[in-house]
Amino acid sequence: MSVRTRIAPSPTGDPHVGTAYVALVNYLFAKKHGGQFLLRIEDTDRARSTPESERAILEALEWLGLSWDEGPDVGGPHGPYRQSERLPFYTRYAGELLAAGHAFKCFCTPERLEAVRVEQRQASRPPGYDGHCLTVSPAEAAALEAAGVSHVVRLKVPREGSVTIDDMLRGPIVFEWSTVDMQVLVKSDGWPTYHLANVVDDHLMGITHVMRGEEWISSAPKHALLYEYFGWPMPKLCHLPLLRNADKSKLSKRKNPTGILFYRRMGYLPEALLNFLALLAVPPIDGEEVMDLPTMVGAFGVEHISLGGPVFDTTKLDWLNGRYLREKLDDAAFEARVREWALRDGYLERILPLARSRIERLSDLGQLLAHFFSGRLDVDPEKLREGKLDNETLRRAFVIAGALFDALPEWTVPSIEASIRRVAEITGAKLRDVVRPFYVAITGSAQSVPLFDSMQILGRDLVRERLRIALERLGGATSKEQEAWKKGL
RNA sequence: GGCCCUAUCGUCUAGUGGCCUAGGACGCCGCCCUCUCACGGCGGUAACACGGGUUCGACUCCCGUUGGGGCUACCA
Repeated sequence: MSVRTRIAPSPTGDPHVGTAYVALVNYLFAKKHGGQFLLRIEDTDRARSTPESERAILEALEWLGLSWDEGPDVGGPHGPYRQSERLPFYTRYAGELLAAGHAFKCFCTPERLEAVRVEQRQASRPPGYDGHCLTVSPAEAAALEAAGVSHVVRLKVPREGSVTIDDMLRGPIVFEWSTVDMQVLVKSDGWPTYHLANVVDDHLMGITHVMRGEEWISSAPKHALLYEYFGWPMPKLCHLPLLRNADKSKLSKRKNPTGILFYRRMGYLPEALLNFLALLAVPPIDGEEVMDLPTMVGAFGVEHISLGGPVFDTTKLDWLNGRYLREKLDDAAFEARVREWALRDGYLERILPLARSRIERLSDLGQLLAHFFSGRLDVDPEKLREGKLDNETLRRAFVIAGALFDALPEWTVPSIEASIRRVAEITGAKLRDVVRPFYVAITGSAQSVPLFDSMQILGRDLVRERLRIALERLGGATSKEQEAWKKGL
């Protein structure tokens, strides 16, 4: 049977470099063994999934050059490849589980579940569902449903004994069943959770090797149980170490730019970023760290992946990117790349209208638009303080704005404007006074092209990064301050 | 708190019992090249978390401690 791997991102935000890393490993493994690599969109969270995010994910992976053999855009023999289009499968298999007595309907309220959790925690017992609805008879269940009481479907988990998970990198991992929760498989809205959808789809799509982030280790027993209940062969499992912040915590956008597209906006070449990620899984041949995709496929081996979570430190990426720029491109190719970077998707057409009324000579454009062609800005803290806000209010404003921006479902000019107006409200300052330091932080100057449009065009990631730098220049904010300032947002 | 994963220079790593007085790369420092700056060349700085075992011999195997991380949702 041929090797089949997949990357299964959830379209709930900006495509993450961690996704790129996991995708790369899955890609390399599949290609190394002459198999297929698929892309599946896991959008069973109907509230948070967005089409924009899905589009961005495809664009980001395409940009990196990781092409998939089957996926929502290219189709394939095991489609559809978008979970929101596969509901009948999940309903059917959940029904099978229910009929066989491997799952049960649960009518508990969130309040009751929360109370159980609190109690378990206090008693130092493993948290999890207490089995309350296990004893509900079919007749009772039918009555409750008829009365319109909403329910979920939970997985029945043995209360005794243990299970051994075999990880390709870590060997056997033993779990006591008593520590495994009776997970929800079908939510009250009728949609499956990750656990059910993932197992059903991996089986139906013929996935042979599941390579995913380390964060999934603790749910592996539930998945193993599902495969057993269904009588399906279990794919090989391989849990990859998580990319980390400098402080070793799981890579997060609060501490680091994490968006793949941010790195494109910053002017990294896709092959350099890919190469940088590959260094975590492919040993350099004869000490040469610059590798193209085919070379990576040849040299790749899961046994080369170090289990210690690597810090995503882009210093080396800078060096690698420099080498690609000066060694791998001739003058014509370099020029083409610059053009592509600077002018893609009608970039000029979007920014020129902002500048037109503000210039007298075309040569004024250079200064006025420089920040659209820059990455991080070296802002002068004195310029940030020139307005009417004191240092504390400034820092508060940046922190609050950052939190509001992160919470926006859509990155549009009106939503950005609303956020900034909100900051003015909260800090009790005039909008014009609040806006000024943002001009400095984002565009580098208090006299510039319109702020909200600039932010929208630059993208959320780069805006977050420039705000982060500005905040740092003002002395930063302790986590306590941040917590206090964000309270009640 | 509970369960699980993990531990070599600041960072990414090589190392699978003797080849290790631990190798490479990035960063940093110094020197050279040079109209500046880069690039490039040369050199330097710097690590096996700790404690027990196993063994003739442990960076490598086992146990413990400590540190780090993940999970602990009707999110994935």
